[in-house]
Amino acid sequence: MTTTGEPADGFDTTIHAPNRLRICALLDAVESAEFGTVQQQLDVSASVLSKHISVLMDAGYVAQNKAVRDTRQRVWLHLTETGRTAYQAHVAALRAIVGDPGD
Amino acid sequence: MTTTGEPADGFDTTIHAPNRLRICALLDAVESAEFGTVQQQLDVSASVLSKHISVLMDAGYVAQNKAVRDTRQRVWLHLTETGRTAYQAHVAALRAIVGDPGD
DNA sequence: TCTTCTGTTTCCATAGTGGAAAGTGAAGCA
DNA sequence: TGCTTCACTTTCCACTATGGAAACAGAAGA
Repeated sequence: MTTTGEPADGFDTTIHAPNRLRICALLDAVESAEFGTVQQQLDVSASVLSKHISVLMDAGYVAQNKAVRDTRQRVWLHLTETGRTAYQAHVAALRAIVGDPGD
Repeated sequence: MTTTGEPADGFDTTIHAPNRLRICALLDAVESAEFGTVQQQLDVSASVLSKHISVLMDAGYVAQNKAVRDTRQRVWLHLTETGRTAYQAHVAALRAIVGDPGD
């Protein structure tokens, strides 16, 4: 039995938190994004973003890799396969709750 | 200036909390619902539901009225106009974040 | 009056969230 | 080689949120 602490319907509280939902949505739309870019889009402090990323990484939803741009190392973020699946399941759960358009 | 504490895009943390989102979604779909019915659908304790309803009432999103059914008084819940508007705006904000179907 | 039903409120423990500031590691520069 | 800057990361702290359990309250019956 895999205990995730989440109901079986795909609703995922780890993803549901407002900022993390935005992070996942953002990352779902691209292959990867720079930490700084994500920070700008969310308009949050680096510490807050870093902590949310930690949570998502602990859940196995996000992974990082570092690459140099403009002489400086930067963190690139991307959803893992698990993360993408969980995110899409969560969105499906949200749609199930609020009703799809056309309902 | 009306300070709601929410960003202007319709995203509403009062509504976003998982159980409250479910409550609002449920109430948005009907004219009104009995406390007990909502409790069953959400599968939460009466105290937890009562507290969430309090929060929604404090926000002006939900109102109650009492009516007798089967000899007992029961609480009926419904979204206020403000509540319905806020809920629909929140759903729109969610769609803006996760992307509408067909994007 | 005593009990039951239907919520409501209180008490409590725990987790989530963010801001600020300190810390870390890699570069760049004198 | 030291010093500084940049790009995060971690820690510290305060506050809010959430839920379970139990006490409480009002209406209706026995």
